[in-house]
Formats: sequence, C-alpha cells, structure tokens
Amino acid sequence: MGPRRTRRPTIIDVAERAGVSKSTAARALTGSSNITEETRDRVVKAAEAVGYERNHLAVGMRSGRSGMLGLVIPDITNPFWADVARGAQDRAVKAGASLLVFSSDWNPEAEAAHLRTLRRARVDGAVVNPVSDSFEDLDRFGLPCVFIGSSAERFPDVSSVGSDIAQAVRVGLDHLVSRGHVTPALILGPKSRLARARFLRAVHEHCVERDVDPSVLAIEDGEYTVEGGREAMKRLLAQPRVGHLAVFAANDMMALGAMMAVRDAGLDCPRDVSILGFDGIPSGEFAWPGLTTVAKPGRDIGERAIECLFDEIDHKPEHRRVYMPCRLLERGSLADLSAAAPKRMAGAGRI
Amino acid sequence: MGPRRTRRPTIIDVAERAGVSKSTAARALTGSSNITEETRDRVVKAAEAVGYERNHLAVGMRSGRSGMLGLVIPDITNPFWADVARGAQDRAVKAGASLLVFSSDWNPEAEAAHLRTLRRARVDGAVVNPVSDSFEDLDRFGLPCVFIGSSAERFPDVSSVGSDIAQAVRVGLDHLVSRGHVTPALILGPKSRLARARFLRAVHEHCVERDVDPSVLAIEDGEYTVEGGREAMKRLLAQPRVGHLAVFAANDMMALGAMMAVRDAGLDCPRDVSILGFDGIPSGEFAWPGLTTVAKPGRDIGERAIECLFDEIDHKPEHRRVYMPCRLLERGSLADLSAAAPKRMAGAGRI
DNA sequence: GAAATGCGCGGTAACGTTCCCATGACGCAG
DNA sequence: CTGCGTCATGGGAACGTTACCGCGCATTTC
Repeated sequence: MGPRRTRRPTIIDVAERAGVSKSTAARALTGSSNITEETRDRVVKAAEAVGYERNHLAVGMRSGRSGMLGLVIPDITNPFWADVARGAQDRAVKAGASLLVFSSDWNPEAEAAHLRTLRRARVDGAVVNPVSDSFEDLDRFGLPCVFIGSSAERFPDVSSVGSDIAQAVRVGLDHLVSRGHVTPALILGPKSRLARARFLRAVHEHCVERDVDPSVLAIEDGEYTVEGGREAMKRLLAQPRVGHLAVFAANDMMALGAMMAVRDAGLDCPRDVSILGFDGIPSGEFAWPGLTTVAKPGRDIGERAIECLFDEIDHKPEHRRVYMPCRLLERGSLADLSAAAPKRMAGAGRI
Repeated sequence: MGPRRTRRPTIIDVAERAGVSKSTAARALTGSSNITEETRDRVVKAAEAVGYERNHLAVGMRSGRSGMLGLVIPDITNPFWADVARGAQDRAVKAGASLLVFSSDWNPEAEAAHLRTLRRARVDGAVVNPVSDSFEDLDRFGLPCVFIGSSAERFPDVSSVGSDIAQAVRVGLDHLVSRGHVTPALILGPKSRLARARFLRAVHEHCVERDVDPSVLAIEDGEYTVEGGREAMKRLLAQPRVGHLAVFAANDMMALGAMMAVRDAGLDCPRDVSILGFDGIPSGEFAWPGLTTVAKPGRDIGERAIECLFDEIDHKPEHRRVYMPCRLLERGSLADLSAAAPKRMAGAGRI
C-alpha cells in the first residue's frame, strides 16, 4: 500500500466537476435546504466520482466543532477502564464523533498534560476520571467536561457518572443474606479512600434496615490489590470464629487475593469460606471457584458519560450526577447455607 | 466548571501583546531560527500571559500534518489489544501525537467505516489489525499504514508488526521438554486460521531439530474460546494414554477451558495433566493452578507499530516486517517430570 | 566607498470549509 | 406592466496557522 501522494480532492474539485460553485457544492453535501434535487444529485455523483471526503480539520476550524472527544482514564489496560472506553467509543461512533484516548496512570501531571493536549486538539469536550486532587488543573480545562468514578464526588460543580455504590452494596448483601450469610465480614480499601467511606455507609444503612447491629461485622483494611486482599483475609482467618465465614470484599482483586489466602490456610472456598467480590473483572470467571461478584456496568458508564458530555456541549444542563446500577454475577464462591437448598453449595456456579 | 465561552486567544493576540507581527510570533513559538533571543522571550512571555495554546486544527490544515494517528483493533476490551493500545498510546504521546482509537469487533464493515472516519479526520497514518480479507478496503485507505498481528501476513506490501510465533513455540516447547514433557499434545485453532498453520509449522521445525517425529503428537482443534478448549481437552482425555499428559494450547482461553475439562474429568492439573498456554492474558494468573503460558508482548508490539508508522510517514521504508519475541510466564500448570527436581510439581508457581 | 551578503522582521497568500450576503430568475398579485 | 417576495445559486470573507517573499538594516569584502 504505497500511500498515494496525490493531492486529495477538495470540495472545489467536486464543484468544478458538477459545474457549480463551491457554495452550492457545500450546500448539497451538508444536506442543507434551498437546493434543487437535481443539483444535489449532480453534486453527490461528482463527489463520488472524484472520491471526495470532507476534511474534518477544515470543518472543525470553520465551525468550531472538531467532532472529536477526549477520554482520560487511569489505564486502558485495566479491564474496568477498558470497558468504560469501549462504551464511550461506541457511543461516540454512533454520534459520528471520534475519541482521543489517554491513560494517566493515576499521575496528576500526566493528566494535566493530556488535558492540555486535548485542548490544543480542539476537542469538543472530554470525559475524565480525575486523579488530581486540586481542582486547579481541571478547572483550567475550560471545555465541556464530564467526570467518571467515585473520585468525581470531590467536584460538585462538574456533572459525573459512576456506579451506584449504595445499590451495589444492597445487591451484594441481599444475595449474601439469601444464602444464609447474615453478618459477613468486610474487606475494605485504605481509610484514605472516599470509596471506602461510601461502601461502609451503604453497609450500615442496609444493616439498620434489617435490624442488624453494624458493629458486629468484622472489618479488615488493605490496599486495593491481590496482596492487600490476601493479607486482610489472613488476618480475618486468624480471628476466632464459629462455623462458616462469609466475606464481602470491596474489590475483585482483593477478593481473588482473599481466595488465595483461604487456599494458603488449607481451607476450601466455598465449603469453609464464602467470598463475594465487587467489580466484575474477567479474571474472576477463571478463578477456582469462579468469583461471585457485584459487577460495575463499565460499558454503560462509558456510554452514559458520553451522552452527558453531548448534553454539556449542547448546553443542556440536565443530569448533573448519574449513578448506574450494578448487577450480581453469580458464580461459585458462595456457599448456600439457607435451609431451602443445602446441596447447592457443592457444584455451584461454573457455567 | 462552567466552560468559559470566551474566545480562545490566537497567535494574533500574542503578537499584538508582544508588539510584533504574527509571523514573528509564529517563528518565536515554533522555535524556528532567524529570531532574536530577546524577541522570542517577549513573545513567549506574551503567550503565557494571554494563555495562548496553539490550535492544532489550524496547524494541521496549513501544514498537512494533523498530529493524530489512528488505531483500529478488534476490541479494546480484549486484554491483549488493550495492551497493544496502551503501548501505542504511550509511544504516540512520547512523540507529541494523539491516538484515535476504534474497535472493529472483527467486522469488516465496521473496520471500513472507521478507516473512512480516520481519513476524514486527516490522521497522519494508522495502525490496524486487518480483519477484512479483501485488500480492497484497506488499499483504499491511501494513508501511511502499519498492520498488526498474524492476519497481516496476507498483505505482503504493507509493513507489519506481530509476535514471533516461531520463537514463542520454541520457548514453549523448550520449557515443556525441560520439565520432561517431550511429546506434548496440541490444542490448536480452526483449520481455516492462518495462525494455526504457522504454529504447527513451528512445532514441526522444533521436532525435526530434536529428532522427534512430529506425527507422534496428538492434535485437537477447536474455536479460540474457553468452550473450544474445553471440548478439545475432553476429546484428548478420551484417547488412551499412559502416564502424564502434557498439552500445549495455542491460546490462553483454550488453555483455561482445557483446565476446566481436566477438573470436570476428576483429574488434577498439574498432577495428572500439564497445561501450557499462549497469550499471557491476566486471567491466567488467577486460575488455579496459575496458567503457565508464553506471553505475547502486546505493549511492545503497540509501541513498535507506532514507531514503524512514523517511519512510514517520514518515507523511511525500513523494517517491513517485525516479529517481537515472546517470553515464558511460569506459573503452576506444569508438572516437573524431570529427574532433577521431582518435588517441584506440588506447590509450584503461585507467586 | 560601493556592492554584496546575511539577518531580523512584516505582509500576504494559502490550507478547505462554511456562513453571510448579493444577484438574478421566476411567479404572482395589484 | 410593474413591484415584490421567494428561491436557487454565486462570490467572498473568515476560521488560525505557516510558508514564502521582500524589505531594510548592519556587517563584510574587494
């Protein structure tokens, strides 16, 4: 494929071939009114004949709309963010827009640099998972913007899309209870994280509704990693307990780590310990047993964020804050202790 | 963050503030020669003062270089392609370029549509994993282009980057042999796939070098999916055999499916069956036992592809075909049958 | 001392598109 | 027949930038 270095046809070439002025050609091609059907036909034919393709750079320059959107996420390699990116991509494509994707690696400086690049590229707006604590850099962006994720909470003036943590926790706890685990232990993230507080608050609310004393629940903290979950579970297993142990982890990676710790201790999941995760990463499907988890709707979040962004661009200040519902992914990491189906725990889950 | 609707400063604003002409301002800002250090300073200060940011749309229009590159892959959600995208992204950012990312879903029409979009956006070039069989659509692209992946083989005129299958197979087989598995069974993809033939050829070459008759190896085909691998392994297990069974799967998903089939049959991996995968997807890490596999360097491939693309854009027709080396990821799915360390098979692998 | 060279700078055209306004044709009513 | 409104079309400006050319000035060279 030798890239042809011949000049690409412009609207003037089309106009000449159709025997009209470039204004008329433009009108015909943009589908505007005030033009004879016959003329439009001629222009369209001419455009096809010369292989004309509208130059979006020029369009963007003249009209002030580049037709490009930015997406700045921590890491496209992270399955959740890949999901988000995919949703955003599809929604953008559907609207005829293109997506400039950047990974910030949770680095505020990289984030700022990418936002600068987006501004220079004259994107019409951007969807961002903000990592910078200071509103400074983000405020400077000066373009229509939608935030994604729990960190967006810090910026009340920017509309945002995220998962509905309260609903997710409810779904998870309801499922645990339905399987006979009324007072599960919790493996949470570091105390510094906003997400941790939200998660815990939702658990408390749920407990109050069910007349359970929240302070009964065992809680261990750890980093949001496999190792963090493993260590937390080790501490949990070291505590004295009677009977089956159920654990709700705030993150799938931690849940998988917890699963390892169970194995390390010579115990079996789900026979001795039940584990419920939160995220819905693909790896959970291939663990043994398969990790039952509450899945965040990454793709939907991405789609929705782009939709909000369009509203923002069009000055329709609708939904300032959107929380998308999560859903349970039932696999095999939960024992069924309910009286109804005492046999279900054995071969459960693997699809 | 109310997006400020005030006009963004142009180079003319900078020029006026610095008391020079816009030509001089442009010269100062592009770092071109023939300009006093003092004038340049003044212009740069003025630019900072008014918050000037170069309009890349206008630059692209005037100079013919938009500073944007395209990336068309099957699915950003697939961990391998996410890796590739990440590498491409990093390399592009390093060169001051931006990446427009699209997912084709293995759909030739979507691919063609995305390529059209890229052309209209006036990207400087694109990195593509071609799904279309006909060269037709791709040839029309008419821009600097680099292909990625084994399917690129079909287009000898386009430079491409991929993983070195021959080397990967060698690494895998060498490892198998070093663990005492001299004649592993093979789980391969569908006969229609080019990748299958290449994989098999590499195995044959390796066998010949080691004076092993290739026809001894048991082979089962299947789709490149978990289910495909599971079925293939089931058939493999149905065959009469003596002692330990070792399997080299052409794909991690199939390997994970094979692992399930082993479990379904009441056998144990790695005690009764050893499994080696190929890809390096993250899920393999969390399977039990951890999947030992030959990992493709997705990120490196992405980086390298962008580098090749830059060469292509700059008319430096260097490396037309690049194969990146793969490396072994040792986890726990292989028993050690070699005399040296007969104990290693038990607790192997999990990091 | 005059011509030649080099350098810093300004003016203007051009990239390809869309938008606004002018123009001419045509139809219709007075 | 004239005047007015409507509608299809053409002409030109503008978006923000860079490339090219030319001008004036200072320095060099025979």
